[in-house]
Amino acid sequence: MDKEGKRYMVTAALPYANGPKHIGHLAGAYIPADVYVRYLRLNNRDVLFVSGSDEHGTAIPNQALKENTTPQAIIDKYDALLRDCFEKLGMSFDIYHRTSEKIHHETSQEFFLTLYNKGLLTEETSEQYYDDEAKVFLADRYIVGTCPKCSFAKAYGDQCENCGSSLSPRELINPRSTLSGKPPVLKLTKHWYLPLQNYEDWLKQWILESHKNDWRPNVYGQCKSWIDAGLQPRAMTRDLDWGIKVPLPNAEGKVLYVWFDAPVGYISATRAFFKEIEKGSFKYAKQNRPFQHVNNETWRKYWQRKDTKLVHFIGKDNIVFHCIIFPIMLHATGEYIVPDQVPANEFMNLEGDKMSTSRGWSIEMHEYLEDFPTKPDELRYALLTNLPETKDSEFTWKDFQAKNNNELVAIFGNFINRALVLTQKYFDNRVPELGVMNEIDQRVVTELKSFPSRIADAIEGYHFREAAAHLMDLARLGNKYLAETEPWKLAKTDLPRVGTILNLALQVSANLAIVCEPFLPFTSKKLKEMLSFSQAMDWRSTGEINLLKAGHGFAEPRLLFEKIEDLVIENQVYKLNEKKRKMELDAQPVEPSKPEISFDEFSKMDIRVGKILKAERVEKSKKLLKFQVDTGMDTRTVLSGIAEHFTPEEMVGKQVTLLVNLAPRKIMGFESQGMILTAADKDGKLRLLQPSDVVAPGSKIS
RNA sequence: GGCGAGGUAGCUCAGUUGGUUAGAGCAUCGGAUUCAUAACCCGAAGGUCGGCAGUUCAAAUCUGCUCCUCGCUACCA
Repeated sequence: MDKEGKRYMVTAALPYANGPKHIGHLAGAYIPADVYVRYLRLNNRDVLFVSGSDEHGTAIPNQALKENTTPQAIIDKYDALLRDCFEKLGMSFDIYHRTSEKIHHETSQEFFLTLYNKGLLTEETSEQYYDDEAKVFLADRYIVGTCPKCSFAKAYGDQCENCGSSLSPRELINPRSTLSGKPPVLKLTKHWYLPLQNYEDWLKQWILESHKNDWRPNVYGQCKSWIDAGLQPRAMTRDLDWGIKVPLPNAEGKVLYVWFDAPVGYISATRAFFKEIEKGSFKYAKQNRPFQHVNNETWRKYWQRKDTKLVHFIGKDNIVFHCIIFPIMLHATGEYIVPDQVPANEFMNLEGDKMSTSRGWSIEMHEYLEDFPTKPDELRYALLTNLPETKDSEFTWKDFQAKNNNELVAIFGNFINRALVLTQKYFDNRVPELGVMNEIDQRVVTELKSFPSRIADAIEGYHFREAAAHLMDLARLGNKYLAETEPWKLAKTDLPRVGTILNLALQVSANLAIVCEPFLPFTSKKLKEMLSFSQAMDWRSTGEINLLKAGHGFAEPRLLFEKIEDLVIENQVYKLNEKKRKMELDAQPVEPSKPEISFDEFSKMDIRVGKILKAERVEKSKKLLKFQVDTGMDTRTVLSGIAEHFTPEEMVGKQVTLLVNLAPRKIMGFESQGMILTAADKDGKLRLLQPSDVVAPGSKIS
């Protein structure tokens, strides 16, 4: 059950440093985490907020190859980019660390050894491909060969990019190492496994029973699905030269699995934080609040004391690691606490389609910041009010504009501006005296009082969207109050009454300045400056009407937000579409041709035109269609994985190109006697190859 | 196909343990107002809560079946 923690350990997913991260990542983990933490700090709770760049794993060397540079250069580049974006967006990490740091290597190795020394890891030896020349074991991605399914010559060991099949390296025909170009040899290799299945009972108790009611349905459901399916041993090491060395003898060339070391990164970051605090030298840490009596054991309080509440903010793609694997690792040591909450968000779509950096359909954090350098809060707000908390949500530029113009500008900014301009006009920028309050005033005071706890309840229940909505309602309350009392009308006749009204309006403004801090930290700062807030106000001072003393003077009013014009939005939509178009053209260069073959080899293939007589879906298959094809010679059954591109109805009667002498193969219970040829376009869509005019079935192609 | 999550107003989304006329914001329409970035404020209209059946005095909420979307997974000759 959710507990009121004595201290809070809050983590936001470590972003993988192989590229930029988009606003979907922000919405998924970072923004809610930051709101939560800022709120806790305002309440003077003992909270630590960590994240950092995840810099290991095969994808880093891969990206290095792609960019024609070194893995180190890749992580330096993207760490710097991510770090900078988070800073500019106001992510108030106590520390944003890096998993390439020494202390992380040590922590991960210690963690591994703890499990190892307790005999909790099993060793298993299996055959893996090895490059004799480069003297390394090859990750799946580093092996290319001919796809056993579509005969594509440059299929990778994990996947064929031509037909999309997921493969294992052993299935490849004529496998070659991408490092040396030589065929790899099979070699025995040993790895250490964490037997997840041993913890099933514990998981059932911990998640399925004790978190049945307080974890989100999506999180709980995913976990249940994994647990019910039965857990298996999972290798915690890899043969790779990029990563954290396995701290055992005879483990050369072996590193910790990136999903082993990444979550441990939260712990390393915590250690690094207190180390820097202790030394007083800050490389990654920021001192957001004072810490006393720090020593090299302090971090343990945040990870090993039962009265610490551990909360992981992540996207739904990370659920299994944060709810199953990492907790098992923590639990198995017998030393660590496990998460109390994992408020995973779903995905945020963009303008009707799934966000994807690789497909170019995304708004990367740095792209937004380049175009809107003065508007971090505007993005925070637009994302906050549309977080995918219970289901996938959607970001559109039009909605972003509406949230900005109709809410931040028209309600929040406008109310502040009204209160300040009126005060400027009638009271020379000084807070007027609060006189006798009437019924309307009393009602506003009562309402105002209710807001902080409403917002707090929403935040503590991880309903950040609702919390943001309450915030805006507080500004609405202010607008409504001014509309009801109409101080501009009373100015000529009853200035003291105007003073009372504006005093209250200013108190509401001051409350907004504090209460909006978790959501809109830059706005909060600006507003506090405008109101000349001297002392630091915390959450407990909110809900009151004594935040500003009568006579307190403040600066010239400025506008908090500005409208965003249609043209700006149209440009963004245009830019987005252009980026996608460009990516599609760039991303998929035409495949280089396969090795030369002789005429004889070619003539072995018997390719003919056939006519589809019957077409139907294959039961229980999403991709397969089953055809009866007239080949001129006979009528035969052919199966083809094209159901996502063609309907059976439209296929009937069509002429198709058919490889007729391909060895028959049984698929989903039917024997397929041939292969229908298609052309895969850049967008992945398949097209049929057809003669330009109708020809007799069985016509040979040569 | 298996598993998981969703399908609630034109749009984006809330709806706690089943309980009076199903909510919010935006968009639309009408009114009021001019202190304010033509903003604010008030009001109206708008939904047979994906469909069917069942449990119940009572179902958006529970059960079964079914359709659709998304994610993981299998199938891709």
